[in-house]
Formats: sequence, structure tokens, C-alpha cells
Amino acid sequence: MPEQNFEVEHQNALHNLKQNLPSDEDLDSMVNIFKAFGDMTRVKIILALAETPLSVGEIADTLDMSQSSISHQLSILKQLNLVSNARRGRNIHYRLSDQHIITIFKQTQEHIIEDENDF
Amino acid sequence: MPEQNFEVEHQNALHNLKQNLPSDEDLDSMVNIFKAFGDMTRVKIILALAETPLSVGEIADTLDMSQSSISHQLSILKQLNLVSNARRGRNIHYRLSDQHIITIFKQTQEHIIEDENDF
DNA sequence: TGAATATATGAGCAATCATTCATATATTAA
DNA sequence: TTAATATATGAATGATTGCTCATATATTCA
Repeated sequence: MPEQNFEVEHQNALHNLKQNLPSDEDLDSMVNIFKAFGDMTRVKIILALAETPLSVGEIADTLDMSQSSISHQLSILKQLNLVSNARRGRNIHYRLSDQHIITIFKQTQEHIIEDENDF
Repeated sequence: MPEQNFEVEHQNALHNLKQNLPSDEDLDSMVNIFKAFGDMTRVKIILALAETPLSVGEIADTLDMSQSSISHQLSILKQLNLVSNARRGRNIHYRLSDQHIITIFKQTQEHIIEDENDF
């Protein structure tokens, strides 16, 4: 009766789930990072910074967006430690904090690509 | 003059960036997936489904949320091909479409953990 | 068939968010 | 010091979003 075994295992899994799901506090940082990735402007900023560190003005120019908008978005990325910055003359240069970010993007691309091959 | 070489390379990178950034259409599916991951309820649904396939009611019960809310969120995840479903008796069972999702979550956890070790 | 159960869905609402505009702060150069 | 340049920031606003409530649809069972 393998059918019944599956059912029993399902019930066990279900019972454990309620206690073992991570708490809101534990999930919060992950959710916030995904929120940051869930905006076209911020994704483009990250992809640009993946190539080379850039000043705020260079980013604004590259993405053809206002300085203010870019600055606001950078401050969100910085608060999440996704980028860091350093003054250099009158400019402030931003860079990615961590290569993990690119890995996550690539992994997501793969998901999308494999998905497109389904039918 | 290595200082100048860096500067020249930076200018080259900057010049190439504007042409080589992916278009909005190309980025759209990635951004939408990250948007889906940027919500606590959807993340919890995904983590639950990572353990075992579940019916809508089981998910609602596990997360202690309304049936309607869970159903709405599942329809978003389904539209993005992150989950699939199949009727089984009067229930409809949902499952993750693809293990990539879990890999992306783990990668993000790693980013967070390494981040916490900084100071 | 009719009642009960499971899920889906549309409208409405409050909260969140991305951008703009105006302005503040900081640095450099004259 | 003053003007010019680069960046940050607060308030306002329109758009998006997640939940609830009411209801529609689908399946099972008596």
C-alpha cells in the first residue's frame, strides 16, 4: 500500500510545516532583498555596477533617468548592503558590495530560460 | 601610469554600458520573478511547497491566512510558472514547478549570512 | 438533484512605492 | 569667499499591491 505511505508522509510533513516555517523576522531580510531586485531601475543599476563602479551622475546618464531618482534608489540599495559608496573628488562612486548578487541574477536567468523551453 | 589605465578602462566600460544594458522587455521576466519573491506570504507559500505539495486549504491553514488571500497569491505564482497545480478530488494541489527556486533562496541566504559577518 | 465543501475571482480599500520637484549639503575652482 | 558642480533628501502624487468581503464555479456525497 504505497499510496497510503505517501499520504502518511504528507500528513507528517504538513504537521511539521506549521512549526518549522521560518518566522517573519527571519524571512524579513530575504524578502527585502527580493523587493529590492523587484524593480527595473534598481536591477539596471545593479547590472551597470556589475561592469564597473560608477558615480551617481554616470548611472543617471547611462539609464537616462533623473539624478534624484537614481539617488533615492541607491540609498535603498545601500541600506540593504547591496552597494557601497566612497567619495572621490566631488563625485560619489558606488560599487556592488558582493558578487553573490550576480550569481543570484544568473540563477534566475537560468530559471527563465529553462522555463521558456517548456511547452 | 596604471592610474590612467584604470580611468581609460572605466571610460570604455561606461561607453559600452549604455548600449549593452538589457532592454526592459528582456529584464521584465526577471524583475517579475523577484517581485513575486518580494512578499512574505508568497515566500512562505514557496517554502511550504518546497517540503511537500499542498492544497490551497492546507496552505491557508499552515500560514494562518484566509483562503481567498492564498488563492490570489497562488494565481500570481502560477502565472509566473513558479508553481503548477492539479485537481485531486475536491482539492487542488499545488507544487513548485522547479528546483531552481530553492537554489535562488539558498544563494540569497548565503548573501545575508556573509553580510552579517561584516563589520 | 440538492447540500456541503474547496477553490477562484472581481470590487473596494488602505498601505506601499517610484518618481518628480524643490531645496539642502558638500566639494572644488576661480 | 563666491559660483559652479555633484549628490542627498523631504514632501507630494499617482500607480501598484495585498488583503477582505461577497460571490461564482466546480466537485463530491447523500
